[in-house]
Amino acid sequence: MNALKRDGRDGVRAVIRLLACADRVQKLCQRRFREHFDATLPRFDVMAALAAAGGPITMGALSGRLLVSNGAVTGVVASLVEAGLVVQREKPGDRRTRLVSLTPAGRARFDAMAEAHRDWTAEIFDALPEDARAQLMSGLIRMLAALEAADPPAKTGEDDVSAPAYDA
Amino acid sequence: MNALKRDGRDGVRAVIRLLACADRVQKLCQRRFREHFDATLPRFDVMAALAAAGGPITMGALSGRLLVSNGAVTGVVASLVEAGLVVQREKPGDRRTRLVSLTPAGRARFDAMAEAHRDWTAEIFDALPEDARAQLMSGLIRMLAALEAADPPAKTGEDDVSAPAYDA
DNA sequence: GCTCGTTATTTTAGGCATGAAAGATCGGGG
DNA sequence: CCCCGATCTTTCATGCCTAAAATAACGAGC
Repeated sequence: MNALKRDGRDGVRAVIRLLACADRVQKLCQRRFREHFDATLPRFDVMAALAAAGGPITMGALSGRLLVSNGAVTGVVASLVEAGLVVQREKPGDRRTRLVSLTPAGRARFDAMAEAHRDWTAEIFDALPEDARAQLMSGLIRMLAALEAADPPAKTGEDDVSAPAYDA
Repeated sequence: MNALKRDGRDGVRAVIRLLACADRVQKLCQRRFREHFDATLPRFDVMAALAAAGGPITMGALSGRLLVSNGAVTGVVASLVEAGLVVQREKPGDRRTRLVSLTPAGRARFDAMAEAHRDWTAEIFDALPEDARAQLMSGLIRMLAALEAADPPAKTGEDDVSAPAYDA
């Protein structure tokens, strides 16, 4: 209706910047995790979800919290088990499900990685002036809300986390 | 120094929201590209880079513009060639390099996809109030600048694009 | 005109993503 | 009691990503 916004270029530009930003941050963390901990981002995400869960959870709950497919989790958990950072045990009374949790070593490793992660993100975020931080947070929150409205996520059977696991 | 921000949690939270936002947008576009065009996002990105280039460019320039590795482009281009959307020909005088460009069919396909992409992003972006749009753009631009400062990208030999390809 | 260092590309090995299909187990209705 | 649909997990096929090794071709210098 408004002659000044007859095409969607602003939207495209915003999305491109958003994706570029996210890509940069992700690559930065990925590289540093590899350098400092010989670990990958997906593995960190799994450990974060387990740490946030507080106790053993099923594979399904894990993939639900991470918003990735069920099959994707199998391999990552397997590698963490092999590294001794995670254990899988059967749930008594239901042999379909396997309960996953961090080992003490996994917990310690996660704590170290999370601290480093905080430092890295703070390094970027603190470089922004105060008003930019507020703008960004506010804008992102509103955009997430718009996304929820435009494209409601799959039904979340029991516990709608919607906060991607690692927030502590 | 300030007692109120002694830890980096705000940074972590901002990054989590940023990644969540980007992930949602990306998954939305990915799904719709598959549904409407039977295409993937990487293939669209390649076509966008070729369209933006205006003429034939080398594989190296292509991977540079897309900010992905050289090897990643090989397979995507191969599939586009097989689909008749892209052609590769040798550069006369230098048989190391292969010049890549859109076919007329590829150009037409890209135009259709780009229009749909504009619509989809506008659908999200226009749902935001005016001030949120401005906040977001401003915040993202400043964050990109902070990222450049904290983690300068690899040396860009000749043409520093830094605007991820598709902006037209 | 052959050799050597540089440059452009593809190939390879390894990781993670999805979606669909297969395997295993549970629980309830004949 | 047994079978059958529902549920949880893994497996498989496919795709894209990276980093590093292999391949191919250029161009300068002797």
